[in-house]
Amino acid sequence: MLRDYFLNKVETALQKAISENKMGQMTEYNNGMLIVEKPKNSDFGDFAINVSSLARFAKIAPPQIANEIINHIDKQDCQYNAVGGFINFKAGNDLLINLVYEIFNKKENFGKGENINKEKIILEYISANPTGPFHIGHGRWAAMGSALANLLKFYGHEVYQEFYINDAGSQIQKLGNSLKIRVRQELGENVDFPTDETERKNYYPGDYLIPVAKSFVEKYSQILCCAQNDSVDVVDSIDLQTYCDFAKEYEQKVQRELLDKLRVHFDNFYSELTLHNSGKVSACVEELKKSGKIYEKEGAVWFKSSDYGDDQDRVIKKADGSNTYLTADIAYHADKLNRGFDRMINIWGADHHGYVARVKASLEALGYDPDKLEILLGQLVNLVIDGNEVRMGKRKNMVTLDDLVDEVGVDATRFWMEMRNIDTTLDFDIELAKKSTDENPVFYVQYAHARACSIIRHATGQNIDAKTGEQIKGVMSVSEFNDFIANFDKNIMNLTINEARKLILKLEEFKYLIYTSARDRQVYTICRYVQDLASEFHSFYNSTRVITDDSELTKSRLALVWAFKTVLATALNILGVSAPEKM
RNA sequence: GCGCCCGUAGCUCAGCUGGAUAGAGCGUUUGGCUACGAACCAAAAGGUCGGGAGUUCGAAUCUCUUCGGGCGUACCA
Repeated sequence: MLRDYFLNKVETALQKAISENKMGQMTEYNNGMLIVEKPKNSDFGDFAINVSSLARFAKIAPPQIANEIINHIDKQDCQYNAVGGFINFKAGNDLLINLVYEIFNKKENFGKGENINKEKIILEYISANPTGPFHIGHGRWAAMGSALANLLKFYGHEVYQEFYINDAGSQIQKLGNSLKIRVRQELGENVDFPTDETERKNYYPGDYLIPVAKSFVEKYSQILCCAQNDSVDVVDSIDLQTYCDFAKEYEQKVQRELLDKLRVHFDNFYSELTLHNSGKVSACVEELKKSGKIYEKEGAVWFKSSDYGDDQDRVIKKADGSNTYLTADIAYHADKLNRGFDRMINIWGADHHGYVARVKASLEALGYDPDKLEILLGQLVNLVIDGNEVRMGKRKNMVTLDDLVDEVGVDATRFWMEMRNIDTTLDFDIELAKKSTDENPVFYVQYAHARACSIIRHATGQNIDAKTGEQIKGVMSVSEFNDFIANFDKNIMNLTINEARKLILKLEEFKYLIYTSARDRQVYTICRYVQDLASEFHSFYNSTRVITDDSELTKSRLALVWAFKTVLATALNILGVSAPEKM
């Protein structure tokens, strides 16, 4: 990376200056003391290092340190200058040309991590109850999670994506009972959900179970056919479990179809129920007992999680003998490690933050390293309609994720869900996301890609003149262009390097972006990058004509256009947003 | 009460391992299409970085405190 190149130059020079006793009282330099940054003002240079931090070791004024270091740098064709305590660096043309060459060599692999410490990661996200359609909040985890998986894979890790299905527990009974009411309605009975607030909480009164009921009645028509006249209640003649299973299966199918549409692909859907049935949960409780951190109180079994930093102890087994949700979760996380993963990354909504301490505590008690579990807590999503926030909790105002995708499309949904730091509450403005104008960053970025493709089409004679309807004559054939890309000669870049500096530097930044984003588990940074990159391209396009009468000059600029669209497409691919050739 | 997240331009947000005049997009204003996509570009205006105190040569960034907003604080999942 260019910043490493620069840092290395400065560090080498500094070592040299120290060995020549030019650094005052400073006798040694340790890596990490200097940090490369981007100058606030790009007129200063491409990168900068602030050497002020060395002043307290050297007992020399920062400007003097900077000057001394510069004197010892092997500058080659790059520019170095000192302003105050800053050493500013401007890359020389050869470096930039080599960078373009690197993109041509690596193509869609440009930016991948090199010599990385590869980890086998299990990434768990969404993990919704199979009791209803996804709401908008789930969309944030879906988009972010899959983009993070793409990012970590691209960087070089091995990533296994898993969805934990909460298909055990009381909410499933709730679901079955709710379906039963919908089935009765379907059969013409005059029944409805309780109106009493507390009783109503035992049901899912949303409309979404109506089609499920229709489908259920169809499937069990033989049993349900004579509902009206029979004294025996046919609805009750089918056991609750059948209703539960039917609704559960149905909702899972609905969820998975939407995930496909959103380009979210899991390697595995892990059922909580199978975890219980396999005996892993009870085995885990036994294992916990061995830690000595288990005790009984008021008829329940407690885990002394407060010994590991949790604010209070937690119930593992209720007085009625059943396990809590936490117990299954402990077993689940232990199981992940037993399956051989080096690292577990979970994306959880901020409403689950209280869970972090107890799950980590349990891992520690079981003898695992709790640091292997990384939990990314995401703040929730607010829907904005006509400038007003719509609270997500209220059922009547619930907008499902499916509705949203239909409304704004997959690309816009994904991009808007990914573009904000996970720590901030996301305001999702439907009207804005729908707009196909410059208010919408998705289109801005995609437009740049389409434009670049169009230029290449134009150059290779594939565009049609809108007025005459005839094919526009290109400057080279498609096969000549492909040949040019395949056998790229970097020397040609000399012709256009001066106009392209900023664009090339932005392309170079992609490597560092991938490195930092993967390290910090962030994807919003990629959204920002893609906008910056598109902006540099548009700017380049407006100031520099690509297709000219000079065929060599044209080629050198076309090479840059190709490099740009390749890197942009790679970045969009990580985000799971399409890179259209036309729009 | 306690815990976590947030408070930066009219709006939505970057910047937070302390460092050069606090940045971007949108919105507003002004310019730019008889050549490759104007869904674009160039430029301008716009800020007590919620308030206060502290640490430091230097604080949007670290510490404390205070005020706002969100979330959580179950033998529910």
